[in-house]
Amino acid sequence: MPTSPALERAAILTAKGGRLMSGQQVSAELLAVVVAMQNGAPTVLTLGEPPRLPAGPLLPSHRSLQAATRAWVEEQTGLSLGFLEQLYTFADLDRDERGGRPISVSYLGLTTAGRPGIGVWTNWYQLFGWEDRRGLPSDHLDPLVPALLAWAESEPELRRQRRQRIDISFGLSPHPWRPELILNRYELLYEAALVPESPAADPSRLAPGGRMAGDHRRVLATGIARLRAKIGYRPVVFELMSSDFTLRQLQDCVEALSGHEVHTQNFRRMIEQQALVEETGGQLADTGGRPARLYRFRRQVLAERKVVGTKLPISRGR
Amino acid sequence: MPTSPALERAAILTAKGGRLMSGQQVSAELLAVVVAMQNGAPTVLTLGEPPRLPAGPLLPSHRSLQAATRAWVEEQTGLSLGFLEQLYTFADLDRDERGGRPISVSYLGLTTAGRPGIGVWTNWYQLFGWEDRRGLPSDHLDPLVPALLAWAESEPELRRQRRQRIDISFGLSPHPWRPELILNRYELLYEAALVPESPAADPSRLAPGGRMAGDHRRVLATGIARLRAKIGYRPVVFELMSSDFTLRQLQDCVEALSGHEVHTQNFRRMIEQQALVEETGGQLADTGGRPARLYRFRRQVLAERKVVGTKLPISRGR
DNA sequence: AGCCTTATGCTACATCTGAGCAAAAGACCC
DNA sequence: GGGTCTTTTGCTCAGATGTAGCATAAGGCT
Repeated sequence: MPTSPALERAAILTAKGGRLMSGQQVSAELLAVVVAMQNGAPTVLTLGEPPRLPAGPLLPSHRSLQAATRAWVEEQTGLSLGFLEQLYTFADLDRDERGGRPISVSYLGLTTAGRPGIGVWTNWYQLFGWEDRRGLPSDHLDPLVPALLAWAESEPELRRQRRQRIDISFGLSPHPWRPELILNRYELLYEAALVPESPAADPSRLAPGGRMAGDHRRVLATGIARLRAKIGYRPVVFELMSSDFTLRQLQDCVEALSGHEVHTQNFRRMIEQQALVEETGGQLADTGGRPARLYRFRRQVLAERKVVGTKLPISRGR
Repeated sequence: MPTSPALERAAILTAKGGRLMSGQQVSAELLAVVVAMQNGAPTVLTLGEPPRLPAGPLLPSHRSLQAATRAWVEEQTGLSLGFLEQLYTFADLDRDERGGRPISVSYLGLTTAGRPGIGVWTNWYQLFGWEDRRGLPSDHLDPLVPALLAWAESEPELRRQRRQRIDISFGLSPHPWRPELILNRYELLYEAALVPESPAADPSRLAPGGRMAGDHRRVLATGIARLRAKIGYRPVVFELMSSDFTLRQLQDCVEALSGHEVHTQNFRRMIEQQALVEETGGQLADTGGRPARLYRFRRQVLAERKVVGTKLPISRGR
């Protein structure tokens, strides 16, 4: 094992030559966060128990990382992914129990598909119980916050900094709750030993939500964070909707993903002025109230908005 | 080479078991986009000719990808990186001439350092000549646009779509020029064979800017795009400024990075109301006009704004 | 002193955003 | 059939934000 500085330097200098890479040979793996709506709930495709994200090796036949992910997700599960985007690459030394160092390139994929060939759709909020704030008052204080604050106070040196992170991430005092900070929240809970996968976890009081294999819950949090941020400025929600839908269904989807309610009238105004949808002419009657018009995503905007973006009002809660 | 579907499936099923990854063993490499300001120009650290980005192998002694990048950039060049963030992971089959498949994890690093131990600071705009719009009228049409439009027209099927991408990326007609779309612009130029590294490049008329080794120009474009987007909502400019500066110097830096001018008064208002800086009490007299007050970055905001963000008005040109 | 330059302060105006009121249109109940 | 419920849909309004221009301050220079 070349761990001495001298050897490390030698390897670097070799690298500088641009010819030979004398680095470690590692196995490259693809990790997929595949998201779909099932019965109005946002779900992620998982395998086994404890749940893990579907993963597969990079093979010589794969043209690219993206192609690799798409190919085997589709083959393995029979799902077709409408949207696929690289998330982050993980290769920390301690993330594998078996001593190897798999380098995992994670992807976020969206689909409208139903039953997968293998695996199950797992509700996000079974894994991140504190992330669903729908129906809660906007000044709702998460029960985890006291435990977090206690953790912050336990280290006088870091007190202010930790306090700051908690305030912002969990939307305390003047800060709003921001759905896309899910990864920050997870990391705080991890550091505060409030999730079971923390080294020093206290089983008596933990955040609501089941653990996953390895660091997969972190990877999933990364994916959810990206998706929550992205629905605000790219028309990706539609990758999760069936072809015809009412504006209420669309809104429900956005609310389910972001975990909080939005202002109905403003939501519709935004959708309309962005010209994201067009009427199909149909109506849906069983809404429990006035029948709703049916809409369809204007596929044409994909070409434009892939680059420039759109705005959905997912910011504040009611 | 296991290219048959059966073998591929076998490998996947093995992966599904969660035990053994029978994937390809690859070498993992780190690619660094190290940015600094030199004499008011935005520059990137490059080695050799044609220029390439500094790269180094992932070694067993490195705790994480980020640590690896930081460690060897600092050792190799003597530069200390104030900011370091993962960009993207590249592993396309055709990106290496030598047949191997290096998997390259790219990072964006910012520094205020001066002369590097090895390598040189290369001005961005020598590599992306069309990206500097300072001093040009806001309705300026890039001379590349006709060639791009011709390319768009050459394929009747794809005409509309290409036209759309060009319009948005290059800020034609109603669209504004958006600095952070540099990667989109580069990709269009690549597809239109207007950069020398394109397979079918026509040497007679090319976009202004030297080529780099391999796909490094694409990686650099990714880094610049990230940085240009990021200065708008995170206080990262200060990682490129020396400790004391005038507001004009700060504005010059932002303008150099984004490649276009901003409205001075609004810029200052934004800086002030965000409380990003504090006066040092000093003044700088050789401004050519009224002396300017000196400011210093309020380091405290880093703790807050790392999470929540700030706003700099880099949007429109004058 | 008068003119140059840059720095700095302030104001007008269009736009966006968040939030509420109210009418429309069906279901349901009596 | 009328009243009441629900959800859908249209509209208004105030505050925040973004864009752009005018005006003054404060130095150097001739």
